[in-house]
Amino acid sequence: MVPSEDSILTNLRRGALEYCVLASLREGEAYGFDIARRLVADGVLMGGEGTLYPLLARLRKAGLVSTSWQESDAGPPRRYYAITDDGARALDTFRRAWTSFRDAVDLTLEGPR
Amino acid sequence: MVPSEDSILTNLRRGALEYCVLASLREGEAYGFDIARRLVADGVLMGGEGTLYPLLARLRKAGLVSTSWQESDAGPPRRYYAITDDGARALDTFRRAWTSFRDAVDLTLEGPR
DNA sequence: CTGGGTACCATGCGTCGCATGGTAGCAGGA
DNA sequence: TCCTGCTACCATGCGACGCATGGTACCCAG
Repeated sequence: MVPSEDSILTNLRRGALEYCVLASLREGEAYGFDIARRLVADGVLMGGEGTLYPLLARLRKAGLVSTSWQESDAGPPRRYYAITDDGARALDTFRRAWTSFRDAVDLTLEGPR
Repeated sequence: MVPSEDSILTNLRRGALEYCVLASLREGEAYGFDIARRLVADGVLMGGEGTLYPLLARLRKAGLVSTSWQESDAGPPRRYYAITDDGARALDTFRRAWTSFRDAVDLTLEGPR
């Protein structure tokens, strides 16, 4: 009856995960498998690869990231992702929405005492 | 191309809204229309009634709230919702998931500088 | 030449917020 | 009386997104 912490996290990720990936690209371009390793590692933001590639495809279609193929020393070629100007603007918009949402949830959880 | 702040909020609400309603019931039982007024008022946590009643039905089916009909002085009878012990436990679980998720997002957004 | 690691992608499912619209009781004014 | 409007509840269908699953292809070690 009472949901597990994992299923709760699954729902919370909705809509935020996308922008966390965008934010992680501010430091410079990266390729999918590497992003997956980083975000899966903390166990909170992402569950597995199956989530990442459709997400990156959406970002690309929306023009929020640009991509380029690069050869790899070991293994198949990699598709590198870089944030675009539109992506940076979207990230700013998200940051505003996130802070107000986060504060509203925190306030509701703490209660008016 | 760049999504609106509203559509971002719509996705963020996923999974959190449910527990915000639960949290608002800690102060005592309440009926649907009143909960809706409160949560719609701040414009961040909920969009409209259409969201609330299916949500309350889910909470009831999951046993996280109990309900009772009470007559009203003015207007139709009201269905009052009260949080159950299972509901309180679920709320605790959510609070743990939320804080770790919130911190992970905040960290990603701020970046490692 | 075969196993395992790297790297990418497609498909289908379930859930949940939301838009929309509908039912019903009561009050007050024309 | 009738009718407009508020209160209060509920059902239905859609769309988006995270995820599970599985598949392809490249390269190196043994």
